[in-house]
Amino acid sequence: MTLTLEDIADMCGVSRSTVSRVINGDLNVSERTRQVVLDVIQKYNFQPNMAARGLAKGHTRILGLVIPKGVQAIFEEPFFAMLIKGVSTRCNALDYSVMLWLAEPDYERRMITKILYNGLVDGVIVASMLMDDTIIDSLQQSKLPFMLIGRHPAHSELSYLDVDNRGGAFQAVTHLLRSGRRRVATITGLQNMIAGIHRYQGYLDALHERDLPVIPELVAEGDFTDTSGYISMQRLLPHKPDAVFAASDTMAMAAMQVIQKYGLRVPDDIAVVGFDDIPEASRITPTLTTVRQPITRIGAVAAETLIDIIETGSTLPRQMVFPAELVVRNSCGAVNL
Amino acid sequence: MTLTLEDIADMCGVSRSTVSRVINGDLNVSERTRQVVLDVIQKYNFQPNMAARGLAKGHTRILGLVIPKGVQAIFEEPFFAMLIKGVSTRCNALDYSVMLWLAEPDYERRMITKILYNGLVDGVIVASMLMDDTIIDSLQQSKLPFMLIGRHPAHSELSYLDVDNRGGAFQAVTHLLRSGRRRVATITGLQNMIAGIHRYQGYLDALHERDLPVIPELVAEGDFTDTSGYISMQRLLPHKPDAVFAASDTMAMAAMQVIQKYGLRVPDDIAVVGFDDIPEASRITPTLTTVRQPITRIGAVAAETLIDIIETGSTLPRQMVFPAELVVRNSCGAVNL
DNA sequence: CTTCTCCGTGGGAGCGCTCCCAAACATATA
DNA sequence: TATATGTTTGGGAGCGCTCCCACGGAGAAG
Repeated sequence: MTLTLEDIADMCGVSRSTVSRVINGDLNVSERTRQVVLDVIQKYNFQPNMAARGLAKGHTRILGLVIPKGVQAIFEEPFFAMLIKGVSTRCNALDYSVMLWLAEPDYERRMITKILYNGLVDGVIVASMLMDDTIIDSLQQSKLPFMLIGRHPAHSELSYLDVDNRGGAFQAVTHLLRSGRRRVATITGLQNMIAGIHRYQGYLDALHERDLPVIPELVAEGDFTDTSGYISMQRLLPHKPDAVFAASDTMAMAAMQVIQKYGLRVPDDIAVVGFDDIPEASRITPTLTTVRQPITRIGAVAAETLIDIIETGSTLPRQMVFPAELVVRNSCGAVNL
Repeated sequence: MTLTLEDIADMCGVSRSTVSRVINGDLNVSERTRQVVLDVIQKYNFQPNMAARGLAKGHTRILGLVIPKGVQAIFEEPFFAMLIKGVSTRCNALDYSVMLWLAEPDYERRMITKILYNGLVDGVIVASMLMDDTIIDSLQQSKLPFMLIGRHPAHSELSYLDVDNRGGAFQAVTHLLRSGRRRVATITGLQNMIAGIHRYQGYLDALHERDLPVIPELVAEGDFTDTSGYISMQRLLPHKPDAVFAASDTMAMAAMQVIQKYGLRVPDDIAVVGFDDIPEASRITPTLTTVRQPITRIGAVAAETLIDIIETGSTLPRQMVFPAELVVRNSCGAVNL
């Protein structure tokens, strides 16, 4: 049987209230008593029961992290691992625990309800980038504090953290343009994900800034995956691009394969730039120029901001956009610019 | 304010006991009453408070998943993402939730104590492959049910799930040998991780089976990472291997880079085989022959077995070893064998 | 018509904690 | 000495649920 507060109290010859006080750092305890209690707690490795505490206090110091499974494709990439790492590390540092839910699309609605109303978590971080996500609605109805990773297009009044996908793409394409490329193609990401949309807009921005026309044949719609990178690049090739900006490294790498298969060289014939900076980007030949996002940091800030919202009870939305950084390597053919 | 059992009871004109009964599927409720209660629950989206239930029942239907941060290097690889996915999916299907802890090395001890004694979780899955892990000891002292991913060398009486690393490595090296390679080198993994040790033993097994000598110059100790793959391969090259078995795909890919940098060809001059089957293994050129482990499945089985242990209260250890599968691609130069 | 079951239901007790009020004691002030 | 003030401590109530015992009524058996 595991010990209770009362057991410890008996051993110390004090009341459970006093033990509770020393555990919770209440100042109104004499130094002598505190020491006695602390020793016994130490000795028996006592930990107060979380369920009981949660019930009595009305909060649990647990954060929910919800990752929609719909975005399965991304699961192979380090995105979620890094996000989880960021959230978890910061939570632990602030003495919170994290509850993880990979929301299955079909059960999603039922599951979300369960999460939101059973009082298990004090707040939720939702890593959803889908446009049509119903989670948001449920979230708003419940009064649980929550934080979105990736802004939601229709709800600018919510708290979110996001990467400047548009700015990152803009930088990438601008870099290509400044190094003299004139027929810059793009392989876009899914256009029902904010990230996909924004990266495409960054591409457009860069062209517009230099008054260059958007050539429809040089735009191929992908979905972030390997396969779509292959197909898109094959579709692009006949239109003689001299550079390609892909909305994910995975697609960029697939594109490079296609280019090389057709006897062309990267970057000499066609420059390639990706997005994400996955680990292999720096390992392949030629190394891939890409746009890096501070995902772990975003996870950490999400956790810390949500905890602040919970503890201060503040209701005004927190919004932050993190800069994306262009990492210039060899695949763009313009290291020093 | 969120609703309580009693509120629902009032609305239905019954007692809280009756509401509790219908929620918990007790048979002793008349069909009429059940319907009334069910309707009200539905209407208000009522969910019983988990903390209260946990306190009253003595268990929480929450599983802990502990991943030591010490094995940071692996975090870039899909291993943990897939493990998490497997665990999470199966847990959710069985109506359990999962609590995730990335155990920081320094706080590890304190944190583990907290997890084990605060009654938050009904059991723990520990993804630890380190030899000298103190977690195991703490785990045994507490009486919490737990499950290890990766067997522990010193504690064969515990419950664990593991991949047949040794057999997988054996298959890989044997394949190389059967295709006529005679100077098969290896880049090992960390020798304080079970997986690293077993994969190296598999290499030795394959040589022994054919009465081939172990040539010390053809064995380089790596640590699973990119960098160590580079260094090791450079060290190996002067000793003229005609094949390399690397204990991770990441190292295998680094080795291929080195080989190519020195003007040699894969697989013609040197065949390469990796371990893990990370996504990029099938994307690089030449595609990488490697050993695949069913990680997601292992996560799922771990969850389901642990839940069974919890619910049956059974105390005898459950142990399972999953086969690793050789995936033959181009880097070994022997697709059809 | 009475007695015995059995089914459906209500309510008390208790899970282990926190919070609050009051008691007990010590110290300072009139 | 009497009163006010402050510090330390104890114990009751309550968080929202489950579990168990007991009670009333319907039907079966005597």
